[in-house]
Amino acid sequence: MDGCTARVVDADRVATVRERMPPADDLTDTADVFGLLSDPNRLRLLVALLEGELCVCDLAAVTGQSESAVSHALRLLRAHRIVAARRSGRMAFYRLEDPHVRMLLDLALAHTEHTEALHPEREGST
Amino acid sequence: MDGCTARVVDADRVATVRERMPPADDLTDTADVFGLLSDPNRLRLLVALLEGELCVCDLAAVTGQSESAVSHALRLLRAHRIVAARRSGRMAFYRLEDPHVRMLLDLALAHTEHTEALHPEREGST
DNA sequence: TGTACATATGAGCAAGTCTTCAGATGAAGG
DNA sequence: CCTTCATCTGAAGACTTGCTCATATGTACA
Repeated sequence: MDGCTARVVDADRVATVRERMPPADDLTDTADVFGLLSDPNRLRLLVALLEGELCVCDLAAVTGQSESAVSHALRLLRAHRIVAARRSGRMAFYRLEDPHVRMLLDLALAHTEHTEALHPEREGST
Repeated sequence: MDGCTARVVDADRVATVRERMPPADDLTDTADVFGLLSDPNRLRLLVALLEGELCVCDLAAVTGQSESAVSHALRLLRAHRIVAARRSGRMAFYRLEDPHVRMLLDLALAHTEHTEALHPEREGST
């Protein structure tokens, strides 16, 4: 579980920080959740669901994606228990199930609104 | 800016949700931030920096990555102003610069700790 | 000036991701 | 039973990512 890859400057800090580092599983899990939020289309889907449930075709209309793409995305989100489906006849109504993700979305969106003017960085470059 | 891809069930809801949807730029931006947090190694790096600044080689030691990989990752994070470097001689000390990201990390980690036993989902399936 | 060291960078490759297309599933209604 | 409709699924292709290896930059110090 160790393996000092290279030399170290502040060995104590390194040891301390390593101890406090969450277990690998937790980190993987967390990274995974962030990954699910990292696609604009999936994000749009989840934002749409913040207000309440919607069926697949309405989600497609709201987010401007094909129904197939939406279905694929929802399947992924469903597998991670981030959304849940309610079936009514041949339609499927999806809702945001994960309160944790809801918080992350709220926090993130709140900040984006405030940061509008503060993002002069246009990617790339040094 | 429209383009009703398919039929719609609840036209009013669709219209309302569409209006409340944040602008595409904001969503892209937000998805981008989540994307930066979606890699376990980058996440490890940022978690390590929650406690204070560290130099590149110590970050490599803490996170178990090669110094080159760390440098590449830091460059990305730097380009998005999520971390910042302080140079001292030939060493570079990085710190977490973005308070918004810090909040997201805190929130996410707090929840992962509480959810340890609640994640029986092992991906894939269905 | 020349060597040693810490970090930065670029090219290239192996994996992973997202979308589309075609077809499957299963409910509703005649 | 047969058709229609909403959704789901699988496979394939274009694109994106993150790593490693080799090399560049630039500081420190003899």
